[in-house]
Amino acid sequence: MARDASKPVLTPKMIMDVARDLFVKNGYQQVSMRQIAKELGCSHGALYYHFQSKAELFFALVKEYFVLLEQELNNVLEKDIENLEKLEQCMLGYIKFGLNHQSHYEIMFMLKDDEVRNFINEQPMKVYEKFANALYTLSNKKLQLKDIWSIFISLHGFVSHYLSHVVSYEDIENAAIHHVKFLLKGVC
Amino acid sequence: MARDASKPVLTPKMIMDVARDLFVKNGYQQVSMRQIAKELGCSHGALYYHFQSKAELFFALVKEYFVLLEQELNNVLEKDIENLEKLEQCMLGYIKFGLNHQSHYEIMFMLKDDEVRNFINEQPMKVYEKFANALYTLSNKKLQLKDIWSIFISLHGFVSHYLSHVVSYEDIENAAIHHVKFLLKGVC
DNA sequence: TATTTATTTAACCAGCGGTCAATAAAATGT
DNA sequence: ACATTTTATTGACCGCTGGTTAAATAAATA
Repeated sequence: MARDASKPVLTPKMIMDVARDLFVKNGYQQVSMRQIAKELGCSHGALYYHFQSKAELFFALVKEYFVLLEQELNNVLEKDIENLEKLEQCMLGYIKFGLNHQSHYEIMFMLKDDEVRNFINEQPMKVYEKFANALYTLSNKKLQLKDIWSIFISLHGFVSHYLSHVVSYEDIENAAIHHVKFLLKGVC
Repeated sequence: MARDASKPVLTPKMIMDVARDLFVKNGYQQVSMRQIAKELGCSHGALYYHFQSKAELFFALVKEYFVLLEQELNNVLEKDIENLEKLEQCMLGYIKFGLNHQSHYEIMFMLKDDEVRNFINEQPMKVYEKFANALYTLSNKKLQLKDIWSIFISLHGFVSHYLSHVVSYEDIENAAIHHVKFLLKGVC
């Protein structure tokens, strides 16, 4: 036997959609190519036609997410509102991204696996730098770099706590707003 | 062949001591029963005489760690220092615990896995309540509950960010101290 | 000496990442 | 319409790791 015409043709996108879910639910090491294949209803060999290795498949996913987050940050920065509000919205936007793309967020910032880290590399830091830059400018340089780092980590804490405990950003919007205001209380 | 009288008898404690080290260094998934046995100089089969499974051995350790965290909090609370400093040390102590017992922290507060969660139960919330209570009292009731929650989440953010990026608490002590001071800036 | 306790050894089994020849379906050429 | 080529897919296989178990056996105990 070989191809079965009753099933849709396997595409990289289909594989990535399934892999994304599994990696997020179980982590990189705990997901096997065989599991992914099973979920897709195809053989694991087929995956190797579309991706050279498990690592390559994983990396393809991670790249997507970083682009998406950068876009969302840009959206806020281009808005025509006051700086202080923009600042708040940057922070809220980070939480919103995290909780509305939970699967993405976990892979980008929370998976600890060594092999995975080598792939992801300096990308989280690039996000941070963009974020830090925005905050620094928007605060009229009143925010110190150290404080920005504390803010970033604290936003990460919020997201990572509510991950999987909550369906979407809207569920905890009030808590998020309070958290952001709390973080800005002493500094602006 | 069977027992070798020149070696000390294997005890649960000996196993746990070695397992603890390995789990801390490499994480749950990355440690095998065979590794633990090798380190102990015994056969891997012997471990199953003392523990039913790898999971049981691990959970025995995790339980210890909830006790340990509570003890460390108590240690701070019993110190003879000013309330504000005590407050800071509670927060610092939390970070310290997290980074000096990284793989356990992950299990205690970060793993979403259902099987694990059932074992761990409501213990993280108990920790939080104790923590919240301490902060509330130490601040002379100036800290609001919502703010305490933001602080807790922000400390968690710090720990979870540096997890596996760092060998021990000492590596980032300065950043930790700054973070704590930052969080208290607006409220005390 | 007989029994209980602790330990070793070897095997079992399931799963992994990855490879590859075989093959069926689809696309293409004629 | 048919033949050929290309593309996509399968499933068997390799070497390996690792949790778990059962039989054998040594040491301690009574």
